[in-house]
Amino acid sequence: MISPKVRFAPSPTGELHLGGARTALFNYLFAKHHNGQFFLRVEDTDRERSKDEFTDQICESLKWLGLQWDGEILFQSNRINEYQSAIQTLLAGGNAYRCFCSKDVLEKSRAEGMYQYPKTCRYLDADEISKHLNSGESNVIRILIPEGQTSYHDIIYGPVNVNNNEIDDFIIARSDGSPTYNMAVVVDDHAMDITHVIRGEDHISNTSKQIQIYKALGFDTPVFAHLPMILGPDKKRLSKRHGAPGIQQFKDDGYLPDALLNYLVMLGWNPDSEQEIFVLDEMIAKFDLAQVHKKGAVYDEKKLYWISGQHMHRLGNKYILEGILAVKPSWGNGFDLQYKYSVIELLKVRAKSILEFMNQSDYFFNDPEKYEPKSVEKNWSDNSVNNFINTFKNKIDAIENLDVEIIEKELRNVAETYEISAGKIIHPVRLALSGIPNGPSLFSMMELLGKETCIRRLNKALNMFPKS
RNA sequence: GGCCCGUUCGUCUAGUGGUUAGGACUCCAGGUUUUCAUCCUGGCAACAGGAGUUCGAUUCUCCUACGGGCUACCA
Repeated sequence: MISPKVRFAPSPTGELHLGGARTALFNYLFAKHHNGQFFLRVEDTDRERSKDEFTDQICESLKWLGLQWDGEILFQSNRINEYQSAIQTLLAGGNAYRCFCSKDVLEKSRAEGMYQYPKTCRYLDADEISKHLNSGESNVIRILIPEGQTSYHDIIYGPVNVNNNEIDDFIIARSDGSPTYNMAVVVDDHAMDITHVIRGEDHISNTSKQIQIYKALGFDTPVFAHLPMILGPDKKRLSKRHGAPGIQQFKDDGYLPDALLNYLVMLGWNPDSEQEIFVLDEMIAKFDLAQVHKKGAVYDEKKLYWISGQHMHRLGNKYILEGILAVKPSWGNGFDLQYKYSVIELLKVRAKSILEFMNQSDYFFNDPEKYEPKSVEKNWSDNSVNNFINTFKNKIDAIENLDVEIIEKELRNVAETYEISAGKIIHPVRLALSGIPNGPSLFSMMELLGKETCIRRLNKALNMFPKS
């Protein structure tokens, strides 16, 4: 395939959501897989609803996901002249006509079951048109759909044939002269030299309309591919109604971009293998539109969560650190890089999101302020604990170079001396060092924290517990 | 109303004219572990329904049902 050009074309009337991200991803993967280009176009012809803040938000989300677009962003609002001229061409060529029917009348006939425009103005002669025009009546411009069939081959849907009488003489220019969606899309996709239009299934009926415009304008049509919808638990198209968060929320919730992308790519696409965990580069290498099916897929946060954990477990510490710093730049301030990597190494197997990670890592950087009450009660309820903890502390204190083996050996020795199980010591020590009852191997933890910190925290706990 | 699409465990999916219909998530039960998590083992759980073609249909055809998308001077 000669390097394709694709585009993601959101309208800035809301933040980027899962469906949009998935469409962007599939476009991106297709482009990169074939060494093509991925463009971003902002469809802001609806001036009422479009907001700059949404444009910013969408761009930021795409960047966070790692779906960097090529070249400059194209804004439709800057291209009014191009649309005007195309509309004039259609009008002049007899492929479009002015319509003076009022909105009210049309809405009424629709309510009565006339779903299509009755073509009232299609056959107005020149005199009638100028009469309407002279009286200052507002008008829209509609395309004139000829008899016949509209056919194309969809990469995902296969051959699509639509009888032209199913296609309305739809409006291409509003009464204020501005182009409607279908009009602007065709002009831009042609101008941008887009080779493949990859978008949601909700656009499938727009495609036959747009092909009519391509034909009327004498343009070659791109190849189309329509992606299945992402569904909510009720099988309806996923939306805010389902409480589906925007992409920004996934970032705030501590998901890694690759994990989210990985989840998204598995919705409707199968990699032709049992592999389920992919990083972006692997997705690019393996992605194939032909392996996308038509069935909508229900969004399942549990699986996303699992995939997130898988990424967390197997990703390099460097990558995870970047993810953490993206959410909380101050994480681990004052500690050296190697120390931070060690913390990540110890914690990554038990965290499924960056957020959980940060929630569990504080004690590596700060002495605990609080001790979980339940754990205190269970593991440090009486004075006898102080005895052997103190003994253990002194043993540790006497050792020159602490490492995992020697810490474990000493602890088990103390347990033996007192004729208690190792757990009786491990749990209160863990509590003293971290304030919480769970976490990585105590011995590894101690080695990383270092002797000084361990002793300090043990002393603090020895003074505090048991609570009388 | 019309046009289009879909239907395999609860969810994401594999699969074949003859299979014990496979995997993953979830859930449950064990095991490993100082704890939590991980990890390992096992378990529950599906071909929407009806006709037809066929020696044989989950697989091919048709119909029905159900679900979805579109049907704006929104995109």
